[in-house]
Amino acid sequence: MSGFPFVTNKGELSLHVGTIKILTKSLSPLPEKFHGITDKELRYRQRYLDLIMNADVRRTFHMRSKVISLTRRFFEDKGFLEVETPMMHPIAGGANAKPFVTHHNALSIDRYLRIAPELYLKRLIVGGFEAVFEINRNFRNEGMDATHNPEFTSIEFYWAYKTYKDLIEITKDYFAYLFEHLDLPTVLPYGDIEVDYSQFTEIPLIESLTTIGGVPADIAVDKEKIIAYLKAAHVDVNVAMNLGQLQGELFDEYVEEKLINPTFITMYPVEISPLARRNDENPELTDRFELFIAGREIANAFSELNDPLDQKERFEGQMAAKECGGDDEAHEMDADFINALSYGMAPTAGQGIGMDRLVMLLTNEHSIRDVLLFPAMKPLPTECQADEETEEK
RNA sequence: GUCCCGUUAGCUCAGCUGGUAGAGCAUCUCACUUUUAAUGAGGAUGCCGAUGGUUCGAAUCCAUCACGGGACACCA
Repeated sequence: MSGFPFVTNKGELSLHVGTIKILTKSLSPLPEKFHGITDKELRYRQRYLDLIMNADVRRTFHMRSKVISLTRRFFEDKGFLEVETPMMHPIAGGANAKPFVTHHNALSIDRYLRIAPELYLKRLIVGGFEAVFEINRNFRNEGMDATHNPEFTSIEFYWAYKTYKDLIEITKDYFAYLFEHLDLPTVLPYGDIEVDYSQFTEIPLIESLTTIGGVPADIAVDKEKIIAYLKAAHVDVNVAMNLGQLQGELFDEYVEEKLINPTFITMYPVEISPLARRNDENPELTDRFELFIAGREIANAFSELNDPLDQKERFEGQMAAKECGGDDEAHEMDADFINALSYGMAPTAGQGIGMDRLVMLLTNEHSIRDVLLFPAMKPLPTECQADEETEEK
């Protein structure tokens, strides 16, 4: 609109409007200004309204954008090359998870939405790119809750001629870099707790079972004793599990939630680390760590298994688990990946970080839906669908 | 998948032990022109989530379903 300013009889500076132009139709009224919208379902389904009404929601997504941008810059500055690998895979590999299935009509074959980019990124290491990363979506056909959305964003990066120990260092650097550029204090609240991001500690998994989890040392390394221990505590336990899997159970049950300040849990059993390199001194363990913050896993990293024969055996072990143990989320055999390794993959360390969960920590949000602009929601029934249903009945 | 809770006007909510729907804000009209959510007066607004049942009568009671939230389970 345009016009000229004037002062009213009561002294109020005003604009005398000469012309006015409507820019757009606005048919629906906005929610009330004072209370805004608080109904979570409405906020998620109509995020546009949520963004109009709630400044703190806008702040959260600005923060998310900055985190992604800084992450990209951090790795580029270290010489990493950003790449894009397929989202539709012929074999769902690189993680233990149920995939979404889709169909390619022209080729007449099923495809899986990727559950992880890992095996493709490692092929690129074979191809001679010595430091690569990808920030993108993964899809997992599993339950949804406060920390799981069917599609989520992760960064995975692979670094040739490095080990998991180098990854611990770069992870610390990465957090320091984020905190510096986001201008955050090193101690951040997360709900009722406080997390000190200047205190990164490191502890081997089996040691954590006793020192943090309070599991007696003799029990933590004995399959039968763990089963008895878990049963005594009324924890459901699958007796078909091997020692490594049972140790993983103990960790989930007694240790994970107690890891508040950033903690690298290292030396995972080989049975639960099908893609990680064995430790030189103890081949039952792997050169791997997971980073836990506020009782939650934030990152998973390891020196990569680059022995094609060992990798093939591990895949075969996974397939056996799939058929015998009922582990329907075990890895599938990826023959081309084995083939790639057979040409020689440099010793490499690789890591994945869940970006959504990281943003949750930095913004003190407790639901992954609050850091996703459009979280997955069941569609509301439409009139057409309602008709179809009544016809079926 | 299981359990608990929720679903009433555009938004935020009230509606006790069943008697047939309310407030504030928003919207509209008029007045005012003193703004920073909140001037005054007046008006309109609801398939009370859906379906079925109990009842003379259901927003209220019961059942089933849908969607959402939380917890657990599963899972990174």
